[in-house]
Amino acid sequence: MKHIAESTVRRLSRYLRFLEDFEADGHQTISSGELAAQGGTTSAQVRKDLSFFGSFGKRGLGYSVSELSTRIRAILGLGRQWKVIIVGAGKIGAALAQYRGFRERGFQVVSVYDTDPERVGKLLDGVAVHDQTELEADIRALKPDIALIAVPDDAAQALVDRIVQAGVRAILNFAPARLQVPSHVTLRDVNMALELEILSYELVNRDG
Amino acid sequence: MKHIAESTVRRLSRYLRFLEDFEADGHQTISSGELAAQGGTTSAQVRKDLSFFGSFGKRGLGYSVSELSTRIRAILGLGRQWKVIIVGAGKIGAALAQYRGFRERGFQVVSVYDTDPERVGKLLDGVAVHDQTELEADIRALKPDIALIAVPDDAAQALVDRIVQAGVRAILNFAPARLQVPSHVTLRDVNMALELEILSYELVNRDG
DNA sequence: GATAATTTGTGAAATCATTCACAAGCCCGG
DNA sequence: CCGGGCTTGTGAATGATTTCACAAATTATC
Repeated sequence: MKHIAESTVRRLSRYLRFLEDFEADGHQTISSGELAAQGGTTSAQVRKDLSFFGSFGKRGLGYSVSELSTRIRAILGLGRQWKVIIVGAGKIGAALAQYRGFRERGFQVVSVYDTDPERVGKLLDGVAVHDQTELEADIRALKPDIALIAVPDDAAQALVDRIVQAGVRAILNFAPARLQVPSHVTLRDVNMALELEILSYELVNRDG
Repeated sequence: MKHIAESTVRRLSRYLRFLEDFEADGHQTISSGELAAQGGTTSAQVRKDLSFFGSFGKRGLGYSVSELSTRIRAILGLGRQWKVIIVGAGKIGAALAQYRGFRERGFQVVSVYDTDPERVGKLLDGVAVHDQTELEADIRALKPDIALIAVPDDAAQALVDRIVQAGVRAILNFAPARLQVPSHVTLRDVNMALELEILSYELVNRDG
């Protein structure tokens, strides 16, 4: 298939969230315009986004809410449970381990790792913190799909190398470091200080 | 000035981080190619990004590391301290309040708010959690520049309305809700479940 | 001081993403 | 079963961003 822009995938995820609410409200169908109003975009954009994956609507009527939800869920790969490990049980790692939004969307935190003996053995929302030396054995046994990195930035690359070596193919990195991964591994960064810097730029450069 | 793409601002922030490391290592000058290699982009992209703001380099030589740092810091508005409040002292809010990366980059957390009496009065890294009823008075007194929203999604819009009304002009939202703000306010979203969904998409649709 | 080796700054070209605009399809009322 | 009213799906047009490619400027070398 032709390459799909990240912005398109991002919007699909937003459409899905709204479709679920809309379905819970008992609605049967929805038009691209209604979906657009919610997603902060245009009806043409909604239709174009969906058109990359097929044609799911009925002319004159719109989209079946339940069918479209199902289709988008399939496109995003959300028809299943994904197993997630979290490396680093500091403030950020612990908050992520206990974040409700993940489980609700099918991401199950199966294990957490740290090096600090104070933290190892603790439970975070029912999931035990393990010693980082157990990473490789656990990855081979549990076969997690995704690893979240929440360690200090100078420790991040070495850990990512171990995790990739052990077979994880998707990483979400919260450390403010530029990590290298082989091309078969997908890496995404969440950098909160950088988001604040963009706000800073906007505050200084907007209007006057 | 012509509108600058967000992707450009994002890259400038990355260049700056590397320039600071590079300066600490004692280097005097740097070429667009060296900067590009680190930032995961191309030398032409680096030069184009900088060209929107002026011409800071010397042909044949490159850029003065310290001058370029200073220039980018000025462009991003990082020559000063920004005051930040955090609304919501749950897991995410508390982790953000204690996150080192913010202060290091000039973002000072001046106050945290919650409704839960269990949390009000506690100290998070030296900053007290206040009752949410004090928001308006505090904003008028402290004049924070940026608000971080870390409350449940069904509480987020009402709080943002109050914060905007009280005069805050930049918001970083961690709640998985689509918030409305007037056009003079800048809003950015950080949605961690959405980042995982993009990884999910990649895992399902990459190669085979 | 002339020449070779670099590296910037920037129009032009290419690529990528969004918006437009409209034919085609579908529902509904009569 | 026909015509009016909607709404989709999609090429074409526009707009935005990235990459190319090269003249101009500077340093290093002999």
